[in-house]
Amino acid sequence: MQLVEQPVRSVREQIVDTVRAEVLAGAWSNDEPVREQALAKRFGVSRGPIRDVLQQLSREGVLIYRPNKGVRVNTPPAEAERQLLQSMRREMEIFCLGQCIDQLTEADDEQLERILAELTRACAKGDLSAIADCDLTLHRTLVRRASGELEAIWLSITSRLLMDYSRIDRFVEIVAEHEAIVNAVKNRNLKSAQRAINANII
Amino acid sequence: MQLVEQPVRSVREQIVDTVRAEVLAGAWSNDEPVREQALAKRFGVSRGPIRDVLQQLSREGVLIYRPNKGVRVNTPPAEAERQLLQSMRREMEIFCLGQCIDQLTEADDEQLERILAELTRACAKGDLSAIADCDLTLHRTLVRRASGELEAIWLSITSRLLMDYSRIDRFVEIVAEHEAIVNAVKNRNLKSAQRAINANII
DNA sequence: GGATTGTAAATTGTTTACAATCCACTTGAC
DNA sequence: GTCAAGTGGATTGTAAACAATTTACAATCC
Repeated sequence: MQLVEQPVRSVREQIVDTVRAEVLAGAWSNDEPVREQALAKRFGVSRGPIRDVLQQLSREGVLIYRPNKGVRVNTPPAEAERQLLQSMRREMEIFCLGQCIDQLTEADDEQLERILAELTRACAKGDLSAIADCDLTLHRTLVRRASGELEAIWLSITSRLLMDYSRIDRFVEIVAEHEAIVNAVKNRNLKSAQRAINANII
Repeated sequence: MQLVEQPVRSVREQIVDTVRAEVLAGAWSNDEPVREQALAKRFGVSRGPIRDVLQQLSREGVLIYRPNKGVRVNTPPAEAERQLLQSMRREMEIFCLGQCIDQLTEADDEQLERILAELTRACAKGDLSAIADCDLTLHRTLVRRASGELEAIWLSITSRLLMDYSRIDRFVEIVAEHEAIVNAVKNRNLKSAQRAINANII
């Protein structure tokens, strides 16, 4: 299933999204390093593209890189830092909503609905990796509609905030919160949508 | 034997900083694409490391990447976006000052002095590339002292803001503003330093 | 026994070669 | 003359070989 419509989604980007979702879902230990060769074999490519992927995820804060020693799963930020990042994430998403809400098409609405449906399914199954991916993708879609430039910055902030995603067990609330966002967006109700976003970013 | 832990700047990082400073100073046209082979030859390495550099600078927003077409120099952000980025940059630097100012050592002070001296020299000569590099490095040093995690985010924000650095011609003010910052930091005067930062980020 | 040095395997970093794609130009039909 | 398809060169994307570095472990010394 392809939640984010994109003209040509390169192999590398697909691998990036897959790995990110798995790491955020807590599927990877941070005790042992990530091996390039193993990933290359798993995704059926050579080490070149894998190195690109690891570099990107390192700059996003999902992984952490040390010269000649490869990468490991990063640790969640300290409390003070987390609060700053959260404040910045709010600021960005509120801004992006205001920028994009009047330019959204029905196709966008349908896409948001699809992501929401997939999120609901993932929550019902307790599939942490899929939940992480859907949650991120839903917000990301709105941010991207406002500005492709801001998307990269937003991603590097939000990835760090979700580092301890694995502990999440409020499946019902997650679905409800995102339903509120999607509904407000579909109604083109900016104030309501911004309130819903604010309630979701905690 | 390495008494003082000194971050080993890899070849790639040096190339990244060099290229970024040149682009921010307006030394590269955005009409013609950046060729990997040419850069590889110039820096005496193969295309592999160069591709890493270009990927990183693309994620920072200095360059812009299009599949199978290489990279070009990015354009400055639109006004609304610029204001958001500026607000976020302020928020981050104010925060980082508060985090790091009481942990700074005399060695840090000396380093700030060195950067300031180099900035003064660059302004006297009108060397835009060096000015861009020094300006960025001075702020970056303080941010890094607070948090290596935040450094990457801060860089991707600030690089975009400085994309039209080449228009800057207020050399005297630049030096004065950064002198104020360094002096306040040396005196460990947080309020004064934050004021100086605020005055510098315009 | 504990620390240190030497060595081999594993892993990352870089280069080189090759495949896929793009772009400007030519060619030719209408 | 204009436009379309074809073609060759240039450029990016990927793979595989090679070099440099790290790591684990055995051998040696005190």
